[in-house]
Amino acid sequence: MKASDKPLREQIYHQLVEDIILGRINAGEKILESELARRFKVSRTPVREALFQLERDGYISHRKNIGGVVKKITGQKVQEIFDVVAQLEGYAVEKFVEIHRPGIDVSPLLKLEEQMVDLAKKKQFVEYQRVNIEFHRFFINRCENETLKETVMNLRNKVYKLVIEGLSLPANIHRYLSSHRIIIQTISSGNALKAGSLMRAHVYDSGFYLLKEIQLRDRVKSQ
Amino acid sequence: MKASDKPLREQIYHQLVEDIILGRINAGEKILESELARRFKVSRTPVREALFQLERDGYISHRKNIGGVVKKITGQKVQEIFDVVAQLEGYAVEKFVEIHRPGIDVSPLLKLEEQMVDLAKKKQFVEYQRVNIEFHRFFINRCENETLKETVMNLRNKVYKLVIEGLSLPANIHRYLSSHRIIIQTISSGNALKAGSLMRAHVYDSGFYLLKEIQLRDRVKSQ
DNA sequence: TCGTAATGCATTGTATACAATATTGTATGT
DNA sequence: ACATACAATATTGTATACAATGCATTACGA
Repeated sequence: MKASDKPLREQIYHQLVEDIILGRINAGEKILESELARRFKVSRTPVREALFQLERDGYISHRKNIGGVVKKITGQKVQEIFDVVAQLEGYAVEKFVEIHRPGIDVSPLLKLEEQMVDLAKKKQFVEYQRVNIEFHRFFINRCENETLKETVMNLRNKVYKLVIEGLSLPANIHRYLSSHRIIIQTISSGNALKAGSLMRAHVYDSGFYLLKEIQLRDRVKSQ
Repeated sequence: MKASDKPLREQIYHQLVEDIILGRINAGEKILESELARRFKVSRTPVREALFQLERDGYISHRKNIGGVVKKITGQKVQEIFDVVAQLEGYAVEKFVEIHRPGIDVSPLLKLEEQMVDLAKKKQFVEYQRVNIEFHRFFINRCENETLKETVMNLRNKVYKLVIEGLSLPANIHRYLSSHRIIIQTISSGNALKAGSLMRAHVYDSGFYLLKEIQLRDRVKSQ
């Protein structure tokens, strides 16, 4: 954890964000400064500084003289996030089409779609989701609004683990694939508003079914 | 700066955020840990911790062994923020109408509108903007999406000072007031989608003219 | 005079020491 | 057995000391 010009707190911050987003540190797990300091072989100071940023990001909460925990995301929160992301990704598609038409080259999108169809057939859901996320990032990366991009990324990171688990995929994957196809077609036709609406509906839809699956799983688990 | 159960870093953080948002600390101004430590009569430790959060929020940037500066917001950034806020406030209005209809009580909105008309007449632009911000907060506070609320508030805070200065008001205030009236009417009629669209257009519009005035002012100043 | 190296200073980065406090366990009285 | 007070412990909060480093200034040589 030495041998870099970046401050330790940044290295630790990025490591911890990754650990939490990918679920290597589970929600509800306790977080102690001294423990992390031992793990990273540094003093508590840079660890604390990293933890405060995680708290500001909403990944952990922590109380005086007690310690911190990785926040567990609630169903309510998942719904809220997908609602907001749906609006913003819809808008991103709208802007993307407006900026790049006429003659939008949708071949990169078709390529991603092809991969997803393939992975869906093979039931490789984790890999499918990775490509799916790439599909969604395509627009926020190309709508020329860095603020929008950051906002969406921060929100999506909070549900990243849930999405990758792909709970809602088996039952809905064909509908998702069909949505993608129609979105690509509409983009290709240059109809910005319609493409945006379709993306809004698609993201909202996927959030809705993910939430249903989470609630189902949690109900089963608590029995 | 003592005599509170909250940690010093939080008190300092909130104080500094306020100072920056309200423009008591100006963009471009240098920020030194030791200087702030003296000002707050504490050690550098809690000051540093507050500063890192400000950096994560995008209010300051800071480089090793040199110090930090309050970030100057660019025209590009202003545009990006208003684009995103327009989408989200539009959506908030949509949700608000859906949640509360039929029989939405728009009397609080009418009251705010009345105040704005009055303040516009008296050319009390700062006070006008305070009420205007209250008008806009009305919806994000009542659309039952805390994530959306936080997202919008964080973005709006970054342009707060510019908005309060009300640069674009004299030339556009009557159009703004008229937009408000129409939005309230549409909300009252229960047409969620239309009300949302109107709000999107209104926020976008106000951002557009604010940006124009900023660019005008900056061009004059640099001559 | 000009360019370059050396040196000092200002500032942040990190470690450590100590203070404050919430929780937990323990003892004590009834 | 139970409640309450007290003590021990674990943990974060804050201050301080020291290290590392970028920048400016100065000294020096050609």
